[in-house]
Amino acid sequence: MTADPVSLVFAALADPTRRAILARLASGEATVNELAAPFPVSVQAISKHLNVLERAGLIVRTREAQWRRCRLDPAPLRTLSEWVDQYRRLWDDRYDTLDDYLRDLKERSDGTAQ
Amino acid sequence: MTADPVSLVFAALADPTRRAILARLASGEATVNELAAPFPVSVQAISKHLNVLERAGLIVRTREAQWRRCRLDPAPLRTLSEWVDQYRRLWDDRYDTLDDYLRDLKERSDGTAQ
DNA sequence: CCTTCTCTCAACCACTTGGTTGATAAACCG
DNA sequence: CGGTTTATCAACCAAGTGGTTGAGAGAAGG
Repeated sequence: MTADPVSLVFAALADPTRRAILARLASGEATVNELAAPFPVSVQAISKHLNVLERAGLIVRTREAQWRRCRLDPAPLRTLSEWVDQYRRLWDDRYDTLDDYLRDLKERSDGTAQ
Repeated sequence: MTADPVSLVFAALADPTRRAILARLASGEATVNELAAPFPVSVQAISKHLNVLERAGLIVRTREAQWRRCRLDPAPLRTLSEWVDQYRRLWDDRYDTLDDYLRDLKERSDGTAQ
């Protein structure tokens, strides 16, 4: 799956089950069983989905006793937001002039290595 | 690949070649051969990538004579940006209070069916 | 100790993906 | 008309994906 980080994040999000898991985790930590409960698939399938999310850096898993708690890590989403916003001038009406666009680009690039 | 539109867009972006094609198209229309030139793969492979981008709604293709010009359609990127921003409160420091967050949620939801 | 609960590992399966090569269609050009 | 350019279609292949079932490891608890 072309191991570059951005591709990993996009690929991880290209599945409704995984996006639903993230939505659930946005409101707090959860165990694997808790995450699997709403879905009509096996716990093993959910475990695989969690592997994908973990490889993409979107969640972190901590073990306590026999439970593995999952927590959402929004850092990759921030990176993604910045990637998408590269194209913002193509649709957004907030850029009235090229100057506005260039000024904003400069602001965004301050300490933000692509 | 689970035909829902959001998944289609994420999946289309989960490939560095396709993202490079979009970056090229951000600076203007291009034909298939022009798009294929920088890549070490066949023109047919690029044609397949363009099919994926078209199904995701990220490009539109118009035919003139023997050329098919490709143009970027940023609308799905806007949708994506809104999707990602659902999680913005989890990382961004611009939300100082819950009130700020809720007020912003209300603004975003005006005419923005999820 | 034995059972139960939680979770992962391993093997397997159908399907998709990203690439190839070869053939074909369509339009221009001499 | 004959050849060249542009792009797609079709068949194929290796590798990956999302699901299954079955087995097993670790910790809690009667």
